[in-house]
Amino acid sequence: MTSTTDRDTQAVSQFVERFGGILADTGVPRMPARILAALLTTDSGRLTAAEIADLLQISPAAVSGAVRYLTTVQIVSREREPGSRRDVYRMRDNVWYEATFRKDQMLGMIDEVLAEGVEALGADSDAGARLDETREFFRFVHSELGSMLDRWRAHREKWLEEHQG
Amino acid sequence: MTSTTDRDTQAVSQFVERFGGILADTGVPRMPARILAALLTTDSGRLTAAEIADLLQISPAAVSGAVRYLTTVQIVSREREPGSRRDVYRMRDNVWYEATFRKDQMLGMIDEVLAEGVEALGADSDAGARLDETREFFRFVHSELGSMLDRWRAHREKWLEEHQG
DNA sequence: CACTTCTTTCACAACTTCGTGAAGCATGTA
DNA sequence: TACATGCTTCACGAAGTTGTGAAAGAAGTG
Repeated sequence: MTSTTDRDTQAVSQFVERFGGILADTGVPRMPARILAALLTTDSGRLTAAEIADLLQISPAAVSGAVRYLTTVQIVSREREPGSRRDVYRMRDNVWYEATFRKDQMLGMIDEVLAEGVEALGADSDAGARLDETREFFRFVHSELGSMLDRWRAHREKWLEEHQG
Repeated sequence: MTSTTDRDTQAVSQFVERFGGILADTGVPRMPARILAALLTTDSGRLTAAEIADLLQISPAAVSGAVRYLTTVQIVSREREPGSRRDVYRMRDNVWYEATFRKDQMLGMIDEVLAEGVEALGADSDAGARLDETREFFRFVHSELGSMLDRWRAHREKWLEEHQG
């Protein structure tokens, strides 16, 4: 496969910054977003802390904080090369699917709070009814996300076949 | 329907703050989130600027800024009572569905940037292939969102029947 | 054309967030 | 045990947001 030296470093860096920026706009903290984008551009999906610091021109401290975030939300896993003291960070497979579909917690909270709201307003009031419908909507979204993951897997299989073979 | 005075004001206020907080956590700016939550708790879905200021204990300036945001993103519309000088803000119907599904712009940007990334890395590299699959994923999500809206409409009809009649 | 009422604009202060440098800590090597 | 390497913690300063009060603006009324 293409080696690093073949790449248009400038263009890759530009991609990292642009895509990182978009991710940041969607709510991912800046540094983690940039690191994620950088990992995406590696063939192996792996990068050492030092490489990250160098690529993004950030301090070791910033790397430390950001990878902590990424590992906490399980987007990145930490590895250690045997015989080395360096940590290597690997982008976990299927980050996108998981990040997209793993909204359960948030949706659960929404459901809870909306239930309280219906209670407080009375299910027989207009406002209570609106809240109840809102609640049903989020429940619907929740259920859809589950089946969507299955559909994506199927779609992916097909796409890979058409695309590669 | 239930009048305002029947309500447990405390409980309603608590709901407003909780739900507003959740919305804020998902990226909606604080004040707009709280206002939206407050509008949800009204039977009419309408509130004057003064009522908002009073309910949420914020300055008229804050109301002004927040409703500007909400009207810009088309979650709220401004009305004027004939014979009054007060602006009334109405929550538009179907806010959730629209807010949830109207991600087209963002997904378009992602698609663009990922295409650049594939270009920069070379489609034949591992990294390029990963990016390409990522791109396909977001395209898939985009198409799903469209059909999901239809499914929601159908689901809603059914739910309303079972629920009310 | 003053007056009243409501909304908007603007400069500022409070608050948060973020990344850094420096120091500390853990772990491996001689 | 001393030393080297690399990660983490922490206090600080920079930067960006956010909401406020004050003043200006807009629009109806007498």
